[in-house]
Amino acid sequence: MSDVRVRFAPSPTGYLHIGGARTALFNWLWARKVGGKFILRIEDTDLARNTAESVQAIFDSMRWLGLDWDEGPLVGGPDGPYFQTERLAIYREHAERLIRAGHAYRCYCTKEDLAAARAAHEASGTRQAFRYPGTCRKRTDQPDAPFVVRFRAPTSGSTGWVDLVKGRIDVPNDAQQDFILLRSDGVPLYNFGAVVDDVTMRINLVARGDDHVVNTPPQILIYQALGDAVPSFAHLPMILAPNGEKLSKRHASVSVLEYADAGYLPDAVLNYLARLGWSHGDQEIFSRAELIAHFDWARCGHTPGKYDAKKFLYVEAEHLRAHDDVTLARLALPFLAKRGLEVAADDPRLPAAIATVKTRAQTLADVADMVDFFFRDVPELDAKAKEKFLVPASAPRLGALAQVVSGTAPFDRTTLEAKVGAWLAAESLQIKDVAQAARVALTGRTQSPGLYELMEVLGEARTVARLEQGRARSLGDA
RNA sequence: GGCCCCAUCGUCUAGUGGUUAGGACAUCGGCCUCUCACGCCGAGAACAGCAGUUCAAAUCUGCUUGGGGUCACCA
Repeated sequence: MSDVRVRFAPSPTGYLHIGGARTALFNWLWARKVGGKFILRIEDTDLARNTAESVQAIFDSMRWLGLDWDEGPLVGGPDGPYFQTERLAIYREHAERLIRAGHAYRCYCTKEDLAAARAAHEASGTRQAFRYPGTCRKRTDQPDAPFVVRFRAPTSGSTGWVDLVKGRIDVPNDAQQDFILLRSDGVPLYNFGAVVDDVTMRINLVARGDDHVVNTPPQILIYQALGDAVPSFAHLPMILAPNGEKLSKRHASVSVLEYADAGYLPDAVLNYLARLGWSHGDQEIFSRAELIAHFDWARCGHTPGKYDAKKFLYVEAEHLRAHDDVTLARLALPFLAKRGLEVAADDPRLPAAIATVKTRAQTLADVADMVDFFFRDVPELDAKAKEKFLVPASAPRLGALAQVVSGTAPFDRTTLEAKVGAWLAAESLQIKDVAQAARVALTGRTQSPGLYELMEVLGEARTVARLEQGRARSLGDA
């Protein structure tokens, strides 16, 4: 056990994407490694973009990935509520405290005032960024008008911290402005809401994406004004699209749930995400337990990583093959069902069929596609395959093969291979001469597992029937 | 543009002053082979540039260049 408290605080404005998932993962790994607590908090203060479906997508994604949270929505905890919109009174109270202490003030400037100031600033042709001019900074009256609460930011000195992954970072305070803490409707802006929540939820390590390093100085200023301990920070490099742009839907599947639908294994997703920006020597494939055992902030890279679909698929395939056939059968069931194949959960042919395609499939969706023909009464016949291999010349050989194979006992791959081998020798034929026609007859396709394992899993009755049917089709029947 | 961060094969990375700069994915050959995969063997492929420190620099320093982030009553 340790007193480490980390959190993942997504905004429900879309689906949980892989960048967010990686942030969640690293926090979770650290909590699990050191025996700390992993807290989930929903930052839903953007009333306009926030949706209930997104909240659900976050829960579903986290659960699918197996990133369980110790405190947060659904599970509760001592520092709730865990939705920011349910914590408005807490923010207001903290804002009042800052005003009383002189660290913040009410600002009555309207959006129009600000827009005009901004326009004037830009018209002046300066290269400096626009900053709030401080109109209400020294104001003493309290008009009966809407106001926002602004932070009284220092104008000299600098604010810095030792980032757990990036090292020492210092930012001059004159880069700050009197940023807004509370909007006129009482809803906090990101920096204030996050800090108040992190303080009240006793978060002592904040790990998030690199895009938040600019938020860190103002947040530290708030911690100090509040008189609370500043937590440790860890900023993780971003995940970029292959072309170096910010990763978006245009470049790849970015939603975690899309990977679930595509038949990826959650552990594979975690493995790929972890290795993008973190390393442990030369090791590429990690189980969940290994990730937890080896994860360390110091081993995180400093360079933004580009998303690589091929490597992702490779990692996925490695994880798929690491599972035993029975487990894979259970996992593949929903994908079989999606293809209209009703296979009983305990059908012994399923693990056997899966064993034959394990080295050929990468995802569970592949598995379902590849074992499809085992479970259909009549395999779907590929038109090109039929045209090329189920030709009249194949008919006698398919017929003969059906007879040769018929009655083989035990009906297993080694016995079948021996028996067929003897027949081929007697006929002065080579397996090449019959293999493709037989494959098409048995599976409907030109690519499949080996013939004998196919026959074994199919069983004698189906094997013979399909070979006979192939013979008939070769002659142009049916 | 201001501020901040970053820089090793195409990509993810190992490397913390002395290495033939290693691994993985991808790519290209070859082997295996009833197809497709798997597997195995092999090849090409990188320290952004320029100064400096040092006996010695991918490793330390500076500059340049390039890339990224961010500049809201979004998060």
